[in-house]
Amino acid sequence: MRLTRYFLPVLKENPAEAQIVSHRYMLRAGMIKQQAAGIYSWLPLGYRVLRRIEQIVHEEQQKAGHIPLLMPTLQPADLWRESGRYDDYGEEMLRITDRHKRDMLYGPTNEEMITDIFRAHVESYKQLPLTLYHIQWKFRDEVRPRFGVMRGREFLMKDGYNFDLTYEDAIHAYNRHMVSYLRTYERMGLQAIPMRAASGPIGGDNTHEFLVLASTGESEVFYDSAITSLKFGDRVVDFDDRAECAKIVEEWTTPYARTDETHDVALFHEIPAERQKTSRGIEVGQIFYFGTKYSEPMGATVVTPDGNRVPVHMGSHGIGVSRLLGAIIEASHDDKGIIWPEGVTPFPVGIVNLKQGDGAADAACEAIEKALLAKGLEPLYDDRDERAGAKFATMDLIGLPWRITVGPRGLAAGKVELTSRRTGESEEMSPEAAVARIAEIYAGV
RNA sequence: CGGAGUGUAGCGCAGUCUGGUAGCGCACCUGCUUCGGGAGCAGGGGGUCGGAGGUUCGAAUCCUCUCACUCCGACCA
Repeated sequence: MRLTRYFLPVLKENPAEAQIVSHRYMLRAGMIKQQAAGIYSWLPLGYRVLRRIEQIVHEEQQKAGHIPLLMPTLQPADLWRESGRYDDYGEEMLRITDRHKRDMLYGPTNEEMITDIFRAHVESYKQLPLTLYHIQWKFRDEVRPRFGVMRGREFLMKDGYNFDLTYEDAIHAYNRHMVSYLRTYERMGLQAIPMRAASGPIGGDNTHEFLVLASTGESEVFYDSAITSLKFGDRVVDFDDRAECAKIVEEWTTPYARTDETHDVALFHEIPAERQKTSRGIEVGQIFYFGTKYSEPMGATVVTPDGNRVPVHMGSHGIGVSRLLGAIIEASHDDKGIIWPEGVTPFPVGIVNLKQGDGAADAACEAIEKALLAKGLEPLYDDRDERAGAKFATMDLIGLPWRITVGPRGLAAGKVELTSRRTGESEEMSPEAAVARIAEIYAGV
């Protein structure tokens, strides 16, 4: 992508309303524009990252055997009257009346609707287990939206729902979700720690929240520092293998890690003192097992092998997709701007032409762009007629993890410069070598 | 929902107390110079001052009402 043909409205100064670093950088990097309290337009750069994150979530869900579908944002109130939540949910639910005076709502979550789909089409235990999910916009009319996309009213969320015959099956679904979430966050360059949590209005007994440690987090968390050295890595998982999933879950849930809601001081102090850590955390996901809470009142039942009809065991599992952008930036930035992990970066690499209009520099940049595109990597080529400093500042702000700098001086010696955004370290090499290096880096992402 | 603030050009702000033709920096446009870490000079364009009503010869400025947004706290993916 040529920057002169792109739409990247970067700001030099900090917008007054943005208090935390992720919000500031998202506004300054031209990723989002606020339209109302807690409601944002996603500008091209932000949209690219959002789609990347969504993509990773989709891939990891489907690896775990979960099936995508798409439910609407608007839902009929009657479904929610069945579960009893229409009255329970309170002011956070945005209620709408259509022209026929029917009560509607903008979905804050989808347990009722997915249960309705299930009960309409599933009759037998033979159709189980089943896990359906979607990535869709939600609306929760927060009293006080803040921190940009971290606490918006409208937000993009992956929510998945498992339907199982027995408690044991449902617990395997729970474990499967935990494993898939661990992989998902790690691919995004995040360390999200599963912590025992309280269940809240969704209900249920078994629940973990995934928290990213960051000083701007809204939750206070307590953990054993041993958990932060756990890595999922590139291990291959058979998601149908119950013992394997359970073992991984055990690995991640044995070290103490809890939010303030479930914190147990006595247990916490059993950890060696030097490993007792307190921090703030950003909640980026949550998994629940809630049994028959919805299936029973809403009649989501299946016929068992012995001919009885029983309500299915369910759980729900959410990842805050739009919030993740904020969380990633909170966890990965410096005083110059964002530092995207390779997994979610909007562009894999930036090309900076130090002397736009110089025949050799222009030709070299174009050749590098073409070579990268041929490898399926789309660079952002800063072809503006700007000074070097301005181009560097823009690249640093928008946080592309790699930068290829091309100038007449280096070209005279057949060299360009490859710079890591994270370390700031540069290395001179031929254009071909730089392209090869970028391809190598992204081969494993 | 309790408390505190803010709305003036795309962004950051001054001007409001003490009413008198709406300003500054950045950004934008034109020209010249400059060119490896947000350049310099010269010229230029852009705002019915959140909205409505009122007071006044005259309102960004005073009064009333209203809308929006932000921050702190309590609540939440």
